[in-house]
Amino acid sequence: MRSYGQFCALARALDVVGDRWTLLIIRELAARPCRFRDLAEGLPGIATNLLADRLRMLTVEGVVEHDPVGGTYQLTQRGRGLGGALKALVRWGIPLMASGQGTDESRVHWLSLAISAIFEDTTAGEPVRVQVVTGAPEIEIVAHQQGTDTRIGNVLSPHVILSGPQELILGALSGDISLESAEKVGLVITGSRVALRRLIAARR
Amino acid sequence: MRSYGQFCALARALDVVGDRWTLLIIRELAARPCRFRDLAEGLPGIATNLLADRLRMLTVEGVVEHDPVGGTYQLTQRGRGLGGALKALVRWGIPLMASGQGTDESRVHWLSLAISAIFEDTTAGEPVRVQVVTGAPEIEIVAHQQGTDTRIGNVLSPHVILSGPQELILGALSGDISLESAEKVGLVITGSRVALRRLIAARR
DNA sequence: CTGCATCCGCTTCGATACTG
DNA sequence: CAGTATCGAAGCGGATGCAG
Repeated sequence: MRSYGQFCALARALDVVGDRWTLLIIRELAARPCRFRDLAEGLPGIATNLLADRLRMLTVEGVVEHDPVGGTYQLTQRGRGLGGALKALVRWGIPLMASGQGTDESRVHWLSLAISAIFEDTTAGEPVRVQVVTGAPEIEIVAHQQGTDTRIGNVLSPHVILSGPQELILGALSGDISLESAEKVGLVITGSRVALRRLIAARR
Repeated sequence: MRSYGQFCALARALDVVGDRWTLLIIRELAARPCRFRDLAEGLPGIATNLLADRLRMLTVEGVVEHDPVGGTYQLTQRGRGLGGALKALVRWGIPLMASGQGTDESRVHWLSLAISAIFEDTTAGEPVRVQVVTGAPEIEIVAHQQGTDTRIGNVLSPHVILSGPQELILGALSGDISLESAEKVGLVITGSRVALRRLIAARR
């Protein structure tokens, strides 16, 4: 991409990460170190030459580094600094999921990212453990006094299990739709609704 | 831009605001309502057809609305929701300003945006008033107990006046370079260094 | 088989000229 | 002033090739 030629922090940031696909590559690497094929798998639709180009540019810019031993790419410290911008964009994008999946591709770790953005900085005096089921693998949400952890895996003895279409799970967790209306159109809640409501109410 | 075809909040957000120029248009509108030529003036290098295309798309997406009376474009509520993502990207981009302006274009309100991102959520028990001078118009920073206001204008009786190259002002205010080294290469500090240090230390 | 590079048709961008 | 029209250049997407 050509530089915008503007002496502006936003324009300079976009000179580095504003290209098509670039922030999605960073999304993948924010979840875990990846090999080239992991990235290609997590970025359905990208041309492999473009992926190689972007990785080269991000490496030059100090956002990504390549580990020659494991053959993986990972974010540098500077790259991890994009986490806040990533989360903010994810939060803004969540309402855009409400229209449903359609023919779009789907990955569990994308859903996990969205949930973790919803519950960023959320604390709960009484711990809440939630299991989210949308096909394997599953996602666990654990809210406690220090914060909320969202990860792929099976939580031990969850207070509540959510299953159903992703847009309903996200809509309910983000507070955009009520539990009642979500359940009417396909959300299944198993276990303690009280715990679930506490989690949703604690969100900030 | 083609959709990424991914059922992911980030990808859906980028389907809307990930095109080239789009976030820069939102940057302009975040500062003030703009007429078409204001936007063109604040987006040096954009082709007018592209600007028209983007405004149309952003209007359809509910991010921007056109006021037929004043002939201005402005952000909708939904568009203002991008403020957090914008600020996060600006913060990340500030170190990229350190290399200096070169042949890039410059606008005072871009600098003001960067400064406001630096002092987002910064509070000061004892108020601090700072004037930034990099050619007219000037920027005022006022930190107080409730937060910090950054705007274009002249502050009344500032505790300290900063002038010099933008990258030094930003480097000093963001804490990336010390006041001493900034002064050695061209930053001019007039007034109370103590007040300035208090402001910089209060930054979060 | 992984990790790219090359090629090519197509879309988007950039610059400028033009119009209501 | 506020865009639209046009056209060459650059970037993207998809298929394929090929080296380690």
